[in-house]
Amino acid sequence: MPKETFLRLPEQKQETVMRAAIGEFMRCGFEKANVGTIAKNAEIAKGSIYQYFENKEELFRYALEWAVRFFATEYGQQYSRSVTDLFEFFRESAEPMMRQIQTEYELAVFVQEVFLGHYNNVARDLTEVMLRSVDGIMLGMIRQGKENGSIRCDISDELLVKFMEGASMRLKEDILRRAKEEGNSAFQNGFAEYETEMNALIELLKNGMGAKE
Amino acid sequence: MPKETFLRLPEQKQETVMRAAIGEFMRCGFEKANVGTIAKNAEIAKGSIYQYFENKEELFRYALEWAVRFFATEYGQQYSRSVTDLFEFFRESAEPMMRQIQTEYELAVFVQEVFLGHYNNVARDLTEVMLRSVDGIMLGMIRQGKENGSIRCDISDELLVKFMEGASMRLKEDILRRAKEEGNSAFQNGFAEYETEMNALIELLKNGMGAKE
DNA sequence: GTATAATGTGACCAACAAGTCATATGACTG
DNA sequence: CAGTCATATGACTTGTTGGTCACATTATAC
Repeated sequence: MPKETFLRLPEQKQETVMRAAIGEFMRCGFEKANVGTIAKNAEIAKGSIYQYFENKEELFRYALEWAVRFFATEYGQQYSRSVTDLFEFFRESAEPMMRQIQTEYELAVFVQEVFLGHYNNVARDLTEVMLRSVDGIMLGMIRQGKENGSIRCDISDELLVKFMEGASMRLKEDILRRAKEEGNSAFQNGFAEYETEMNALIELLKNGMGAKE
Repeated sequence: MPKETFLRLPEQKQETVMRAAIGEFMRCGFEKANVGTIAKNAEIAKGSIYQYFENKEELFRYALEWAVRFFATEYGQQYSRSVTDLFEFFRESAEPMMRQIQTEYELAVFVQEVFLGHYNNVARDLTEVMLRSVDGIMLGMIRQGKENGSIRCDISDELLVKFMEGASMRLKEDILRRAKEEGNSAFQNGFAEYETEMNALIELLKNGMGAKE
C-alpha cells in the first residue's frame, strides 16, 4: 500500500506517476527499471517517489493494482450483465479486450504480462492471486454449463478450465504481439478479422479439431 | 558462443558450471543472479567465468543452449521414430516429459520458463526461436492430419497450432507446479494419474467440450 | 630441465542506482 | 505575519556487482 501522501494527491497526478512507472517497468523489466527515470517522466523529484512508496517493489505492486482497477472501473460494466453461456461470454469479452489494447495498449500489456508470469521475481504471489480469480469465474460458468447441458460432464471441471484458458491465452498473446508489431495501426479497420478467428476458436472449444466422419 | 577455453574443458566440468549457472538463474532471475555465486557453486574462481564467457548474458544464453541440447541427446531418440498421428505424438511425448521433470527437474523448469517468456529481457529472441521451432513441428503434423483425414480442414493451420499448444502448455505448467510443490515425491507412483488427464485432454482436443445432443 | 603458452585466481575498480536526508517551498492557522 | 505542518527536492551516501588484470599455477614443447 502506498503512503497516505500519495493517496492524497490529485487523481490526475497519481495517474501520471502510475503511467510513468508502468512505462518504465514495461521497457526495462523490474530490476533494470530506474526509479530516477520514472520520477523524471512523471515530472517529479526522485525523492518524492519515496515520499509516496516504501520502495521500488511497493511501487510496482501498486502500479499493477492501479492498472487492474483502472480497467475494472473503465470497462467493468461491460462484463457485468450476467452472461450465462460460457461460449457467449467468451465471444463477448473479446471485443472489450481488443478495445483495451487499442486505447490502453501499455496498461493492457502490462497486466497481461504480469498475469502470464513475467516479473515472476517480484510478483509470484500477485500472479497466483490473479490466476485464481480468473479460474474461479470460469469454474462457475463451467459448472453452470454442465447443469444446463451445454457442456459435457465426463471431464473434470479443472481440466476444462485449463483447456479453455490455455487456448484463449495463446490467442490473446497473439493479438498482443500483433498489436505490438503494428502499433497504433492495428485494428483500425475494426475487429472483423479477429472476430472470424474468435468464432473459429469457439468452434474448436466446442467441437474439437478432429474431423467428423 | 563461449570462448574456446570453455569448450576445451572436460565435459564433466562444463556440466558443473552449466548447472551452477542454471541453478542461480532459476533462484534469482537473470539480473539478480550473482556471477560470484555461480563461480563459488561451480568451485571455480569468478575470473574463470570470464575466461569462458564474454559476459553474464552470454553465459545465460549458452546455459539455455546447453540445457536444450542436453535433453535432445538424452531423451531425443524417444521422439525420433516418426509418429505421424498428431494425437498419438501428443500422448507419447507426455511420458518422457514427465520423466525429465522427475530426473532433471531444474533443467526442465529452466527451459520451460524461458520458453514461456520469463527472462524476456535477456532472451526475447531466444524465446522467439524456440517457439517457432515447436510451431514448425506441430504445423507439419497438422497438415499431415488434414491430408489423411484425421483433422478437420475448415480451420486454419495457424489457429489449430495455437489451440493445441495453448491447451497443452497449460497442462505442462500445471504438472511443473505440482512437481515444484511436491518435490521429489511427485510421480513416484508412476504417471497413472496424469495419463488419465492426458487422455482426457486429447479427447478434448479431438472432440471439444460441448455436450453432444 | 627450461621456456613458453594456456589457464586459474581473487583482490580490485568503476559504474550504477536504491534509498536517505538536510533543506526549500508553500499552504494553512490564528 | 509568525509559526507549524505537509510536501517537494536532488545532492549525497552506500552497497552491490559486473567485469578487469597482474600474478600464480599448470600443461606443453623442445
